Amino acid sequence: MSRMQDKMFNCEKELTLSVIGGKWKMLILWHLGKEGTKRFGELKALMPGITQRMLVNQLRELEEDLIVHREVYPVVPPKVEYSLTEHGRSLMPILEAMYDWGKDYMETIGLNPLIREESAK
Amino acid sequence: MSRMQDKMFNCEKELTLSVIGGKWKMLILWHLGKEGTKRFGELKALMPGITQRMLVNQLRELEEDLIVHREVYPVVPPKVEYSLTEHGRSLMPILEAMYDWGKDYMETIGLNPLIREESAK
DNA sequence: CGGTATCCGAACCGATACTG
DNA sequence: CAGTATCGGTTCGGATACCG
Repeated sequence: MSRMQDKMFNCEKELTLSVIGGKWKMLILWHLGKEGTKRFGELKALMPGITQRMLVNQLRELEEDLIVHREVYPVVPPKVEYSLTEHGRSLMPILEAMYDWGKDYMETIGLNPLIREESAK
Repeated sequence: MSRMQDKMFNCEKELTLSVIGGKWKMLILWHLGKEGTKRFGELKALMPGITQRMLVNQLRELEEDLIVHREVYPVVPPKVEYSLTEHGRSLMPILEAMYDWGKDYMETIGLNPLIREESAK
């Protein structure tokens, strides 16, 4: 059933990391969490640089982990909408905390911000 | 100076992830945060399964990111102690949140806990 | 005791082409 | 529009041996 079934974790934190840790997952969750339901193409447009392959891939994993809900409308041309599940929504405080920490870290370290897209808080 | 200088991030969250996202980093931070300063060998003993190579590697990156402080005592045999910096300590609330979320997720999903080591909360 | 150095397989991920 | 399929490069991380 789950992606997680064959993995080994040293601690529950690592389970959480394995849910949100994919290359584009946090960004996907952020958009769905802040702006609500999105179509596949809308998500793609919101994430410059992502390939179709990776977007599908990351969404499928999030769906399998019960973080994202996928709603397929039987129309032509196809229409598919993605939204956060209750589990997904419960991740948002962690993402917020990571956003805040990263922002503060960048400032105090004096790191040159190579941020491509400034996600609206 | 920083590991981060040549990386590209879409959002500050990804910077945070890149600091804590290494295979063993959260576990290292957890031990240093909960139990305080540790010697290299103590850390190794606390993490069954980690290789010397990986422990050194992860500690070096955390040190470069100013998350962990490395104190070398000029004695024979060598003695090296690791501890959290202020930046490192400020990560603990995030790790706690990830621990709690993972624990709850595991329970509600009914995931078979393949947790190797139950870190004391 | 606390490291380095080297090798190598596995996983990750980007580019590209094709499809119902 | 929303995918799949295939290929190949890069990175990650485990095993092992050696060192001051």
